[in-house]
Amino acid sequence: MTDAISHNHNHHQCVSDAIVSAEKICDRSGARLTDLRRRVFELVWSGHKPITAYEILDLLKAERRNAAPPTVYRALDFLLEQHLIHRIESLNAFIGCAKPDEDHRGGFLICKECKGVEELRDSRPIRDAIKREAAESNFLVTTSMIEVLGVCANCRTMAA
Amino acid sequence: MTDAISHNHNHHQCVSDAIVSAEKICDRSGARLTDLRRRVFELVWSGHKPITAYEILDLLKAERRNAAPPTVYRALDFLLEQHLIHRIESLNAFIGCAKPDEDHRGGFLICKECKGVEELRDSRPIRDAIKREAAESNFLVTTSMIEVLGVCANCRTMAA
DNA sequence: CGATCAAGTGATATAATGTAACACCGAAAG
DNA sequence: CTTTCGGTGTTACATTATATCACTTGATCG
Repeated sequence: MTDAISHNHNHHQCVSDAIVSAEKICDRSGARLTDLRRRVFELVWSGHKPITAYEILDLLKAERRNAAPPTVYRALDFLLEQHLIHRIESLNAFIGCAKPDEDHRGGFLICKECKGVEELRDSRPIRDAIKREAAESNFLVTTSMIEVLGVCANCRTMAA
Repeated sequence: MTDAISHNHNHHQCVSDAIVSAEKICDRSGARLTDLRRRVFELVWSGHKPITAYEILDLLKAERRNAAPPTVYRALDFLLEQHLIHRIESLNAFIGCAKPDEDHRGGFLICKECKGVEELRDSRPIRDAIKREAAESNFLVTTSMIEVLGVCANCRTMAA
């Protein structure tokens, strides 16, 4: 348990839940969650911090000598398509999707102290506000990226 | 007039307005808008499309043989600090700030057809929604990035 | 069965984006 | 005048991401 968020839950359980959930989703859609893809998925889930493609690559190399950038990026692309992970644009990093069933692109709370990232529980009010503002410009919304930088609950407590 | 947005306004005027405004801001804050910085600012404003650092570099090289990546990035960093330009995270690109006086970080409407970017007229309702959602997690917001992908008014009209 | 076809992966190279570090210069402050 | 500091020049490098072609394997279909 090295990061703040991990104190509060059984991470091992949390990861295996994620894998079970991912398997269900791939079964349903006919997508192939191969060994490689599953392993990359696990590595993304190894913490609640975002992880970069090259960090994943380093971890993967310990197991597969021949891992290379495309190895990782292809797996990440697959996982993104299946909505099993998210990409955090402002960090060039990836994080497991907390609720792959729901159809929305999440919003993220990025803590600048501990570098942890939480997914917004409900981004619909924000998305609705975005739709309204976009409508003012007669702009048709496809997807929105919401990344919020600040200080998480844990780090605020620490500071106080 | 090559891009959709340019049809609707006098771009030359629009750029020179931006420069005048930038000069005022730098005067007031004591920041030095040097030749180089001003030139990079103009290049960012050369279109209403976002422009990447290396596109700026290529343009700059035509005028200054010795321009190098740091030349551009340093100028961009300065302009960002002065809130004279914005960085679009999802594009790794930069765009002139339409209202540098106001104290907020904007939200952006990115058209996937024409690649143009509009700044949201008023992002406060969205920011307020974000603050409310963040508060649910006891998260203290510093800044939020809002980047919306979709189809702009012009391109919707074209399509119809 | 055997041909073939597509998805997945291996392997190499390279492109695109961004930063570190040190040298130099010139204007402002003492 | 000289010291100092912000801005720039210059080189090298780090990080992030993609293109391309070869190979394998399991699915599909005549």
